[in-house]
Amino acid sequence: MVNNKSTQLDAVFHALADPTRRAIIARLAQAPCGISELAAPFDMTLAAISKHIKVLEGAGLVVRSIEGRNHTCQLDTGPMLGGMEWLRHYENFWNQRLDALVTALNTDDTTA
Amino acid sequence: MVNNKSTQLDAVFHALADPTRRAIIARLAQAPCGISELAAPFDMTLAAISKHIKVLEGAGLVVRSIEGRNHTCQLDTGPMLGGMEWLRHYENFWNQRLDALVTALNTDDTTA
DNA sequence: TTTATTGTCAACCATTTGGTTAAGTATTGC
DNA sequence: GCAATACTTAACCAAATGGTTGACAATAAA
Repeated sequence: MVNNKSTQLDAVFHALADPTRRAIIARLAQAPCGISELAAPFDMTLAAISKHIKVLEGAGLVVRSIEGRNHTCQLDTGPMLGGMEWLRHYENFWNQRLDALVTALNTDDTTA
Repeated sequence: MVNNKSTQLDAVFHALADPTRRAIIARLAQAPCGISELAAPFDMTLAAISKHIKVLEGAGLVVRSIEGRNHTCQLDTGPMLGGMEWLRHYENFWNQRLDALVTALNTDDTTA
């Protein structure tokens, strides 16, 4: 059962280890969005974005709802809308605090 | 300059996306440690652990100090010993909060 | 000086990743 | 019915990952 948690963490961190996917998350943090609209900013095929979204789905970070031919992605589903703000907090946390951490460690590294 | 931050984030998340490396971090959070001692719990060659440690070093999460033939790894360097506790906080954060998030999203997924 | 210990490095291997193109599936609109 | 729209899927590809083995380097101990 530790294994279960572990593999989910693997999936989450792996999902976050790609700048395109982090950008998708950042985009979805503002509002739910269709696939094509999500893909628009990227110099990449729709198929590639489709794959990225599946990775995010696999990690549980993105949920898809299908209406007709339109797939809408959001960072969580209806019953958990409150969690979205929470995720944005983490996104800030990751981008700012972690960056500060890494910078500090690197600076320290040059000092040694 | 966003790119710089981005690639460092890539490195950090990628480093964390492997259970062996997370275990190494958890181990180092308790105390600095030599490579062999670090490798002991794992059913893996020393060379493999050596590679993992280099990944952690590349992400700035682990710093190595060499004394004779012994390489000692720690989660940060001397001038930043205070940061170690900080890192452990993040480790707890990641393992518990993120796991809760993922679990919640997955539960929600089955509900939809 | 010889031997054991600590660890790296290089070469190799199978698998995964991240991208492409091309074709296919639904749905929508004319 | 036919064409456009919104996506997925499959097949492929180069590069990265995560592991192995085996040879090497450097230090410590005998």
